Amino acid sequence: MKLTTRSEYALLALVYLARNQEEGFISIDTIATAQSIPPKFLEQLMLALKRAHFLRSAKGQKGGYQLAKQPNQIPLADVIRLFDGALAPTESVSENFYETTPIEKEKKLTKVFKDIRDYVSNKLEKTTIADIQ
Amino acid sequence: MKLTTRSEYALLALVYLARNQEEGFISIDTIATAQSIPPKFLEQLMLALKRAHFLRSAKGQKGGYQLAKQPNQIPLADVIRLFDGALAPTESVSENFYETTPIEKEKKLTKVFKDIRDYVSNKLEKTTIADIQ
DNA sequence: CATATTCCCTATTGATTTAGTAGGATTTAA
DNA sequence: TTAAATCCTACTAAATCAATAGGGAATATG
Repeated sequence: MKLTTRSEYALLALVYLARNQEEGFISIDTIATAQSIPPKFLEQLMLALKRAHFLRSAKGQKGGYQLAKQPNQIPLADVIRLFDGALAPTESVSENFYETTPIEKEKKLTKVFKDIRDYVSNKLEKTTIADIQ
Repeated sequence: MKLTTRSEYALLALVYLARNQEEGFISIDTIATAQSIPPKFLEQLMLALKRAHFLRSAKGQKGGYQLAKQPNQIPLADVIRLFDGALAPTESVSENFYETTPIEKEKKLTKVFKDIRDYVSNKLEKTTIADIQ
């Protein structure tokens, strides 16, 4: 797994919304300014987060976004998978994004990378937005 | 860290050389055929491995490559860093390839990724070519 | 009702990275 | 002398990444 800026920005936006849950809907521009994210770039990420049911939105004046789940119901793993794909270091050892890769037939080698996959996956599944809030 | 095919091929080549240490120098074409690697692509990788002192070479007929270190002196970490850079999931938590990234100011978040970096780094430092031979 | 504000959605772009290919130069064993 | 091998750099096609652009649709407010 390699974090892209997409994932990083998405996590920053979610943390911001979690910290300001009582504020109702919050606009992209507000989040973008607070977290130093290019607004039109953030817009794409928010849309993806909404389609994945992490967020709710409202249009028009007083509109914006808010969390659709409690922060402790949003594991980092889900957010990162949405933007960056596999948590595993190579796709031949990924459960969710399996593809064949050159090392596949080397069993001792794949074992090493599966161990890494398991640690990363477990860590990011059990850490939620609430934990980093 | 995301493994590229470069790293994967390099590891396959090193494992092959480790398994055939008594053979003397082995040519790129032999390795490429045995491990299903495009030969001219492998050539670049071998050159990089040689420059990084993992391999020795001999030119001309009967030439080729051999390990310049014992397999147990070649940690996977070194090979992967050579081709793919940081082992950490994002460079703001990397010790060897530090760069600033968006999440940097969120301490709880960076802690999570440092834990991952530590696990991956430790795992790949202590696993050597001898272990996967 | 008009308008400003906000989300919705897709296309485009420029830079970088990735995965190779090409080909000539050099060395050496037979 | 020649065939086999490494050495070295340039090139390329495709994909990915990080944004930017701009028009459409909904809605609160005056």
